[in-house]
Amino acid sequence: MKKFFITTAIDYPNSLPHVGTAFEKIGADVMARYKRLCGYETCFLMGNDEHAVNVEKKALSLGLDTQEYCNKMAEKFKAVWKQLNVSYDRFIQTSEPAHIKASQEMFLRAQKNGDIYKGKYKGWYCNSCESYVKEKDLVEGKCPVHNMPPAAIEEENYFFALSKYRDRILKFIEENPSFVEPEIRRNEVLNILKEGLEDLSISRSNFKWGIPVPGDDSGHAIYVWFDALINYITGAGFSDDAEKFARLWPADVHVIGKDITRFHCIIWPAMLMSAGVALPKKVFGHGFVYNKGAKMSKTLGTVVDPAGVAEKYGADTLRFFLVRENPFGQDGEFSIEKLESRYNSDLANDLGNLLHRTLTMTEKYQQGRMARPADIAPDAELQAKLDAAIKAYEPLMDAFEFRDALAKIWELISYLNTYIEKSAPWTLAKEKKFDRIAKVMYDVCESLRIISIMISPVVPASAEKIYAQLGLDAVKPMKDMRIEDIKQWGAIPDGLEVKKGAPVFQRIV
RNA sequence: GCCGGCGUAGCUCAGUGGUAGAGCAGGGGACUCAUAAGCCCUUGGUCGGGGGUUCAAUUCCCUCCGCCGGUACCA
Repeated sequence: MKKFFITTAIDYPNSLPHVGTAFEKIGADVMARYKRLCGYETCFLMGNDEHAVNVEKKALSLGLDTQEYCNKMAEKFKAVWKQLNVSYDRFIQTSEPAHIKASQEMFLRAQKNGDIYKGKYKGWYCNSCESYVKEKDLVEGKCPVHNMPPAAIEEENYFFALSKYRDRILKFIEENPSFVEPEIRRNEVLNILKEGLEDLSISRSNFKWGIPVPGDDSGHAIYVWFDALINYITGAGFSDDAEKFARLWPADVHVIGKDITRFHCIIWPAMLMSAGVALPKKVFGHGFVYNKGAKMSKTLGTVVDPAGVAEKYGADTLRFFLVRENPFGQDGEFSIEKLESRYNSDLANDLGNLLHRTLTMTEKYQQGRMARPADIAPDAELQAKLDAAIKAYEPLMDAFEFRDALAKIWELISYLNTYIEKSAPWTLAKEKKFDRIAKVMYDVCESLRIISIMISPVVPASAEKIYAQLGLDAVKPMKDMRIEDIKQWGAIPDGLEVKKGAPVFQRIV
């Protein structure tokens, strides 16, 4: 069986996910669900990145044991993802034993390969922050939080010989145009590589909360991002399930935020090369979701809680809005006004009402049963719209162009409303042309069957409702639907009884 | 500073060397199966400013303005 291994970035559990984080998980989930639809054995990995100073600080501030705090947060994260219908297969915590083992193994492999050495790390240390302050964050040479000049500190750390891999990575990325997507991210990576690379410090001394550097008793811990990247192979079974690892690795795609492109496209490949592990096939850097033009941030008060939105509007509404409104590779905008507007126009008015009016007419004009027409082929114009949506679907979905795939589907939906209008079954009824009505109803219901399958990766719960109202549960469960089913016209059997229920998408007033 | 992207109708965006398109919003109309939804028609833009190449530029080149991203220890 073909496999598909997809990952998202792991998150710092010092606060709960916001809509921007949800954008990433939902985008990846749409891909995972789509690949399952295509018949792939799909593994969708996500998790939390726990070995961070901020996480430890947060735990301490709450008077909790760090591990205990992380475990609680992991449950909370999982609850949010479940609420958003994010269908992950494996949720990793970087504090778990398998990951500690994998990280140490990676460190040892790099060391064995001669890529790890001790060197001096120089940084600006703020005594009040009790941490290093990034040079670019300094304001007039002072710590922006405490307005104090930080101390220049030198620390002996382990370094990773990243510079050694520059040529190989550059060559790899030049030869594999689809390794980094979208294009803009690839260009940035190529630029960075052309400017040259320096080695990286990958440990910190005196960390209690972290993975100990193997074979070092001086209190060094592996620096957070080095162990964070390794989560991808841990999740695939690197340290605890060789068979699984052989099956899943290399990852088909790492879905990440555009801000961490460098880690995934340069450092991570170098680590893997050093350890003799295959490189992932693709890294996709998605855009950010803004709130009224501003980045979502706690301090600005612009954070939107995805669980709250899902609670009020339903997970599918949030999922649909994010995917329909924003190209996955580019930045987008979130607002409740836009969400409501998109919901009403696309879901309630166009799709929901189309289903509802069709089922009502089926009940009214043909006793709620479908009649399979003798001439099964749809009218030429409908056929053309169907072909356009179906042909565009797979290439667009495969390329993370979910927005455009949906746009094509909505062109079809829009046409179906026009088709009903042109056919005017209510007039046909007065003229007693019931064969023609049956044909129109069949065409529309068949189209809706196909549409329900095509939109199921984006709005899984609603797609099932549509499928069920069409009465198709009686034929085959929706979970058994595969991509082939969208190409097969005429699957609705003669005499199938529709199961009209409450409107699937009730208008927001 | 350097590299890259963007600036097109109220909003979100598409687009081409031959004097601009879609969706939403706004306005009007006919209908009634439907969630006052759907359908049809329609208002609306000197395509950021300036210059150049060309018979012709929104589309190519230069320049200016504005916004954004990258420019290593930020997941």
